[in-house]
Amino acid sequence: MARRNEHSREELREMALAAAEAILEEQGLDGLSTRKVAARMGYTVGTLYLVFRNLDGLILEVNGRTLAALQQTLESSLAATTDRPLAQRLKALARAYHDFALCHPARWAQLYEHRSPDAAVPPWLSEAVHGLFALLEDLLQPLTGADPATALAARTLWGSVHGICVLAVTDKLDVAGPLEVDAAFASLIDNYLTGLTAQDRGD
Amino acid sequence: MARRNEHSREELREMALAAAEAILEEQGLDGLSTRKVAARMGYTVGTLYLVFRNLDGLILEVNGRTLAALQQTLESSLAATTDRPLAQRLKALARAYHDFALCHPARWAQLYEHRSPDAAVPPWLSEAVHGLFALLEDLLQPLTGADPATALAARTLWGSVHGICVLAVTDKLDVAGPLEVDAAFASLIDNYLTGLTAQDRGD
DNA sequence: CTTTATTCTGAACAGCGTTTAATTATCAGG
DNA sequence: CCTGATAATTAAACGCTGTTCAGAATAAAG
Repeated sequence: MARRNEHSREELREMALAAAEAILEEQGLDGLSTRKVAARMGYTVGTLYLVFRNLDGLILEVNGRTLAALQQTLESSLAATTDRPLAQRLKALARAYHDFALCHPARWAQLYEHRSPDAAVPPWLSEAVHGLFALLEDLLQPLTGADPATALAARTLWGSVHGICVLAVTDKLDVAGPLEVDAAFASLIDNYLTGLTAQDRGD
Repeated sequence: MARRNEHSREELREMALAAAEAILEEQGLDGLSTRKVAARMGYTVGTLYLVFRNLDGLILEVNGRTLAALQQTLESSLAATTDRPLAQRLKALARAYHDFALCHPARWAQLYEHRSPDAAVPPWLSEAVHGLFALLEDLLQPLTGADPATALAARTLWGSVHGICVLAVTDKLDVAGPLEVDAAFASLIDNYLTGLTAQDRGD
């Protein structure tokens, strides 16, 4: 039973990625397995290995798509807050990031918890991450001026927002609901920005 | 072949935890397995299940010990920086946290990536986390005053430092070495403290 | 010495990622 | 239309995983 060309390689790839994403959403990180992905697309495990090098290859591509979705979410958050003050835009961005994590917990976790056994992260994935940082750098540029200062501020803020999200999502902050997370975001962004502008003027 | 009482329950528990920690250090997160733990302590898998409910029970206890070790590390960092300015003490604390993550990557990752299938985190683990927060709250108390403000600042700072560590350790910050991580810590702490004190005086 | 209680093993089960020989469906040439 | 080659797909296998449990082996008690 070998149905030749019933689906092209590209179609198989798309079906596999869609299946993996669905399984992640429905059954979480540990629910994902090659056999389940194959079964969901109506094929056998072996077929998966014609399209992907192995499970890690599949996960890497899933992560690429998750990053793209995240970027879109953040971009539309930015688009919805044009000509608002910087602090408000940053808070909206942080909220959007947190919302994404809450809406797609497994896909978001996969982004950070996946250990690539080949150590080397593919370049297109690094570029996707870079694209996210660029969003933040463009926002901070007017305040920080010099390039290395912008990069530092972007990385610091991104890491900080991410950390608050991680602890909140995994319930390690003794945080009850999203309200307190927003308070942490506000505390972080308001105080950090105050520091940045003060440093800009004085010192 | 059943060697009765060659080791007490408590001894078995200790042997298992030590074995698990050694395996984590040597072979990373994915290297940990019940059979390996059992083999390392000279027993069979079945015996493990006389001492722990299951693998998750074992991991929870490992995490408890990791938290205790982390607390000790942070406390000695604090002890080494008494009567230094607050900013310096916070930076030293962040560095100590980061160093711990670098020294024990698997045990540290286990702390955050372990998903308890029983959802409910045991209370003694929550208390251990609370103990860590207390360290930070004691430091910030003089600056923030009111209790809820202290709690908010502690959570915000802790999450932020943690996030920078996560991204740095997993190489998602485009960070080369520990030097740039320290720069991010400094940027975060200096600016955040500036904001806190400004808010204290003015507004 | 026999009985009872307890400790520990070893085999089993279902599922995992991955590889590969064998099977099947399609296409090309005669 | 039939045959042979080619490519797609499967099914089975391997060694690993967490977990359970009947039974074997020992120590203690009567």
